[in-house]
Amino acid sequence: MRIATWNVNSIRSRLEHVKIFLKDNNIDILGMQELKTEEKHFPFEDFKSLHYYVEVFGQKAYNGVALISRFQFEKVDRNVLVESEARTILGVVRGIHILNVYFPHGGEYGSERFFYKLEFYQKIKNYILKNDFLNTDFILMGDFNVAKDPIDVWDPVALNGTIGFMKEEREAITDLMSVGLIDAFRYLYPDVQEFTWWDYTGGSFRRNWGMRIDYILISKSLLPKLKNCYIEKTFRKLEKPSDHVPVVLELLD
DNA sequence: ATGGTTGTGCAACAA
Repeated sequence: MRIATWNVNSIRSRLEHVKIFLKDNNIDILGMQELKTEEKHFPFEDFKSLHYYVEVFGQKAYNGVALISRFQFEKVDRNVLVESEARTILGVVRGIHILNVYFPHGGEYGSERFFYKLEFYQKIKNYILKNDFLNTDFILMGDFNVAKDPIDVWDPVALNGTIGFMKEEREAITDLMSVGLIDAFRYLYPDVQEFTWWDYTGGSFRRNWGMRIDYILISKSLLPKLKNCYIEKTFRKLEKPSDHVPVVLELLD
Protein backbone atom coordinates (compact mmCIF):
# COMPACT_ATOMS: atom_id res chain seq x y z
CA MET A 1 0.00 0.00 0.00
CA ARG A 2 1.26 3.46 -0.94
CA ILE A 3 0.25 6.48 1.13
CA ALA A 4 1.41 9.99 0.20
CA THR A 5 1.30 13.61 1.31
CA TRP A 6 1.62 16.70 -0.88
CA ASN A 7 1.17 20.43 -0.37
CA VAL A 8 -0.19 21.17 -3.86
CA ASN A 9 -0.46 24.97 -3.46
CA SER A 10 -3.89 25.22 -5.14
CA ILE A 11 -5.56 22.01 -6.33
CA ARG A 12 -7.12 23.75 -9.33
CA SER A 13 -3.70 24.94 -10.53
CA ARG A 14 -2.04 21.58 -9.81
CA LEU A 15 -4.68 19.05 -10.91
CA GLU A 16 -2.71 17.70 -13.89
CA HIS A 17 0.46 17.25 -11.79
CA VAL A 18 -1.50 15.38 -9.13
CA LYS A 19 -3.02 13.05 -11.74
CA ILE A 20 0.45 12.23 -13.12
CA PHE A 21 1.73 11.62 -9.59
CA LEU A 22 -1.11 9.25 -8.66
CA LYS A 23 -0.65 7.19 -11.82
CA ASP A 24 3.15 7.06 -11.98
CA ASN A 25 3.53 6.22 -8.28
CA ASN A 26 0.50 3.93 -8.02
CA ILE A 27 -0.80 5.86 -5.02
CA ASP A 28 -3.57 4.30 -2.90
CA ILE A 29 -4.12 7.15 -0.45
CA LEU A 30 -3.12 10.83 -0.82
CA GLY A 31 -3.38 13.66 1.70
CA MET A 32 -3.24 17.13 0.13
CA GLN A 33 -2.75 20.53 1.74
CA GLU A 34 -3.22 24.14 0.60
CA LEU A 35 -6.14 23.39 -1.69
CA LYS A 36 -6.96 27.12 -1.77
CA THR A 37 -10.55 26.45 -2.69
CA GLU A 38 -13.96 25.85 -1.21
CA GLU A 39 -15.57 22.42 -1.57
CA LYS A 40 -17.96 23.70 -4.26
CA HIS A 41 -15.03 24.34 -6.63
CA PHE A 42 -13.02 21.20 -5.77
CA PRO A 43 -12.56 18.85 -8.78
CA PHE A 44 -14.34 15.86 -7.20
CA GLU A 45 -15.20 14.20 -10.53
CA ASP A 46 -11.58 14.12 -11.72
CA PHE A 47 -10.63 11.90 -8.76
CA LYS A 48 -13.83 9.87 -8.74
CA SER A 49 -13.27 8.94 -12.39
CA LEU A 50 -9.82 7.64 -11.33
CA HIS A 51 -11.64 5.43 -8.79
CA TYR A 52 -10.77 7.32 -5.62
CA TYR A 53 -13.07 8.10 -2.73
CA VAL A 54 -12.75 11.81 -1.96
CA GLU A 55 -13.09 13.75 1.31
CA VAL A 56 -12.49 17.50 1.35
CA PHE A 57 -12.31 20.24 3.96
CA GLY A 58 -11.99 23.42 1.94
CA GLN A 59 -11.80 27.15 2.47
CA LYS A 60 -11.89 30.13 0.13
CA ALA A 61 -8.44 31.30 -1.13
CA TYR A 62 -6.39 29.88 1.77
CA ASN A 63 -5.58 26.58 3.46
CA GLY A 64 -7.81 23.56 2.74
CA VAL A 65 -7.01 19.84 3.09
CA ALA A 66 -8.26 16.64 1.46
CA LEU A 67 -7.88 12.88 1.61
CA ILE A 68 -8.45 10.65 -1.39
CA SER A 69 -8.36 6.86 -1.17
CA ARG A 70 -8.82 3.77 -3.34
CA PHE A 71 -10.32 2.10 -0.26
CA GLN A 72 -13.51 3.22 1.42
CA PHE A 73 -13.30 5.50 4.41
CA GLU A 74 -14.50 3.78 7.56
CA LYS A 75 -14.72 7.18 9.26
CA VAL A 76 -13.95 10.81 8.41
CA ASP A 77 -13.55 13.80 10.73
CA ARG A 78 -12.99 17.26 9.29
CA ASN A 79 -11.50 19.98 11.49
CA VAL A 80 -10.44 17.79 14.42
CA LEU A 81 -9.23 20.81 16.41
CA VAL A 82 -12.37 22.87 15.65
CA GLU A 83 -10.38 25.75 14.18
CA SER A 84 -11.60 28.63 12.00
CA GLU A 85 -8.98 27.68 9.37
CA ALA A 86 -9.30 24.48 7.27
CA ARG A 87 -6.14 22.63 8.30
CA THR A 88 -7.01 19.11 9.48
CA ILE A 89 -8.83 16.06 8.16
CA LEU A 90 -8.83 12.58 9.70
CA GLY A 91 -9.75 9.44 7.78
CA VAL A 92 -9.80 5.80 8.83
CA VAL A 93 -8.82 3.49 5.98
CA ARG A 94 -8.22 -0.27 6.34
CA GLY A 95 -8.16 0.21 10.11
CA ILE A 96 -5.44 2.88 9.95
CA HIS A 97 -6.15 6.31 11.41
CA ILE A 98 -4.67 8.87 8.99
CA LEU A 99 -4.47 12.48 10.16
CA ASN A 100 -3.62 14.92 7.37
CA VAL A 101 -2.50 18.33 8.65
CA TYR A 102 -1.50 21.69 7.19
CA PHE A 103 0.44 23.28 10.06
CA PRO A 104 0.49 27.10 10.09
CA HIS A 105 3.38 28.88 8.35
CA GLY A 106 3.79 31.05 11.42
CA GLY A 107 5.38 34.19 10.08
CA GLU A 108 8.05 36.23 11.83
CA TYR A 109 9.37 35.52 15.32
CA GLY A 110 7.07 36.85 18.03
CA SER A 111 4.16 37.61 15.67
CA GLU A 112 0.56 36.58 16.29
CA ARG A 113 0.88 33.87 13.62
CA PHE A 114 4.09 32.59 15.25
CA PHE A 115 2.27 31.92 18.54
CA TYR A 116 -0.68 30.43 16.65
CA LYS A 117 1.74 27.95 15.06
CA LEU A 118 3.28 26.89 18.38
CA GLU A 119 -0.17 26.53 19.97
CA PHE A 120 -1.34 24.49 16.97
CA TYR A 121 1.51 22.01 17.53
CA GLN A 122 0.49 21.66 21.18
CA LYS A 123 -3.16 21.10 20.23
CA ILE A 124 -2.28 18.37 17.70
CA LYS A 125 -0.18 16.60 20.34
CA ASN A 126 -2.98 16.80 22.91
CA TYR A 127 -5.55 15.57 20.38
CA ILE A 128 -3.42 12.51 19.54
CA LEU A 129 -2.84 11.68 23.21
CA LYS A 130 -6.49 12.23 24.16
CA ASN A 131 -7.65 9.80 21.45
CA ASP A 132 -4.96 7.24 22.29
CA PHE A 133 -3.91 6.98 18.63
CA LEU A 134 -0.36 5.94 19.59
CA ASN A 135 -1.62 2.50 20.61
CA THR A 136 -3.27 2.00 17.19
CA ASP A 137 -2.15 1.94 13.56
CA PHE A 138 -1.77 5.70 13.15
CA ILE A 139 -0.24 8.06 10.58
CA LEU A 140 0.30 11.80 11.02
CA MET A 141 1.32 13.42 7.75
CA GLY A 142 1.34 16.75 6.00
CA ASP A 143 3.10 20.08 5.68
CA PHE A 144 4.63 20.72 9.11
CA ASN A 145 6.26 24.02 8.09
CA VAL A 146 9.27 23.18 10.30
CA ALA A 147 12.59 21.50 9.55
CA LYS A 148 13.45 19.42 12.60
CA ASP A 149 17.24 19.01 12.44
CA PRO A 150 20.28 20.67 10.82
CA ILE A 151 20.40 17.90 8.18
CA ASP A 152 16.89 18.94 7.12
CA VAL A 153 17.98 22.34 5.76
CA TRP A 154 20.48 23.38 3.07
CA ASP A 155 22.41 25.69 5.43
CA PRO A 156 21.65 25.39 9.17
CA VAL A 157 23.87 28.39 9.98
CA ALA A 158 22.33 30.76 7.43
CA LEU A 159 18.78 29.61 8.28
CA ASN A 160 19.16 29.56 12.06
CA GLY A 161 16.34 31.67 13.53
CA THR A 162 14.46 32.04 10.23
CA ILE A 163 10.86 30.90 9.62
CA GLY A 164 10.68 27.09 9.78
CA PHE A 165 14.02 26.71 11.57
CA MET A 166 13.64 28.67 14.80
CA LYS A 167 14.51 27.11 18.15
CA GLU A 168 10.88 27.25 19.37
CA GLU A 169 9.55 25.69 16.15
CA ARG A 170 12.09 22.88 16.25
CA GLU A 171 11.25 22.23 19.89
CA ALA A 172 7.55 22.05 18.95
CA ILE A 173 8.02 19.37 16.28
CA THR A 174 10.52 17.47 18.45
CA ASP A 175 8.04 17.52 21.33
CA LEU A 176 5.23 16.27 19.08
CA MET A 177 7.33 13.41 17.72
CA SER A 178 8.61 12.48 21.18
CA VAL A 179 5.20 11.04 22.15
CA GLY A 180 6.17 8.02 20.05
CA LEU A 181 5.81 8.98 16.40
CA ILE A 182 8.42 7.74 13.96
CA ASP A 183 9.62 9.92 11.06
CA ALA A 184 9.54 7.23 8.36
CA PHE A 185 12.03 8.88 5.98
CA ARG A 186 14.57 9.69 8.71
CA TYR A 187 14.18 6.25 10.34
CA LEU A 188 15.12 4.55 7.07
CA TYR A 189 17.76 7.06 5.96
CA PRO A 190 19.44 8.56 9.07
CA ASP A 191 22.20 10.34 7.15
CA VAL A 192 20.54 11.26 3.84
CA GLN A 193 19.88 14.93 3.15
CA GLU A 194 16.75 15.46 1.05
CA PHE A 195 14.32 18.35 0.89
CA THR A 196 10.57 18.64 0.24
CA TRP A 197 10.28 22.41 -0.29
CA TRP A 198 12.19 25.09 -2.18
CA ASP A 199 11.28 28.80 -2.23
CA TYR A 200 9.90 30.10 -5.53
CA THR A 201 12.25 33.09 -5.35
CA GLY A 202 15.90 33.46 -6.19
CA GLY A 203 16.44 30.21 -8.10
CA SER A 204 16.26 28.22 -4.87
CA PHE A 205 15.52 24.90 -6.54
CA ARG A 206 18.37 25.26 -9.05
CA ARG A 207 20.74 25.98 -6.13
CA ASN A 208 19.10 23.23 -4.02
CA TRP A 209 18.40 25.75 -1.26
CA GLY A 210 15.64 23.63 0.26
CA MET A 211 14.17 22.37 3.50
CA ARG A 212 12.50 19.09 4.58
CA ILE A 213 9.24 20.34 6.07
CA ASP A 214 6.79 17.66 4.85
CA TYR A 215 6.71 14.43 6.86
CA ILE A 216 4.98 11.09 7.26
CA LEU A 217 5.05 10.01 10.92
CA ILE A 218 3.91 6.52 11.91
CA SER A 219 3.00 4.84 15.18
CA LYS A 220 5.09 1.93 16.51
CA SER A 221 2.60 -0.73 15.44
CA LEU A 222 3.19 0.18 11.77
CA LEU A 223 6.97 -0.18 11.99
CA PRO A 224 6.96 -3.92 11.06
CA LYS A 225 5.02 -2.98 7.90
CA LEU A 226 7.37 -0.14 6.88
CA LYS A 227 8.80 -0.97 3.44
CA ASN A 228 10.05 2.39 2.19
CA CYS A 229 9.60 6.15 2.30
CA TYR A 230 10.74 8.41 -0.52
CA ILE A 231 10.55 12.03 -1.69
CA GLU A 232 9.41 12.60 -5.29
CA LYS A 233 11.68 15.54 -6.17
CA THR A 234 10.91 15.38 -9.91
CA PHE A 235 7.62 17.25 -9.49
CA ARG A 236 9.51 20.45 -8.64
CA LYS A 237 11.04 20.40 -12.15
CA LEU A 238 7.74 20.54 -14.04
CA GLU A 239 6.29 23.70 -15.54
CA LYS A 240 4.38 25.75 -12.92
CA PRO A 241 5.18 23.41 -10.01
CA SER A 242 4.02 23.51 -6.42
CA ASP A 243 6.81 24.78 -4.17
CA HIS A 244 6.48 21.44 -2.29
CA VAL A 245 7.04 17.89 -3.61
CA PRO A 246 5.24 14.68 -2.56
CA VAL A 247 6.43 12.26 0.12
CA VAL A 248 5.45 8.60 -0.32
CA LEU A 249 5.16 5.86 2.31
CA GLU A 250 5.19 2.21 1.22
CA LEU A 251 3.61 -0.26 3.66
CA LEU A 252 3.60 -4.04 3.35
CA ASP A 253 0.05 -5.35 2.77
C1' DA B 1 19.30 44.63 -4.03
C1' DT B 2 14.24 46.53 2.05
C1' DG B 3 14.70 42.54 -3.46
C1' DG B 4 12.76 37.83 -5.36
C1' DT B 5 7.84 34.21 -6.95
C1' DT B 6 3.30 32.08 -6.86
C1' DG B 7 -1.77 31.84 -6.00
C1' DT B 8 -6.32 33.78 -5.06
C1' DG B 9 -9.19 36.99 -6.98
C1' DC B 10 -9.08 41.79 -8.30
C1' DA B 11 -6.16 44.77 -3.83
C1' DA B 12 -3.89 42.87 -0.61
C1' DC B 13 -2.41 39.16 1.69
C1' DA B 14 -0.37 34.68 2.68
C1' DA B 15 3.24 31.70 1.91
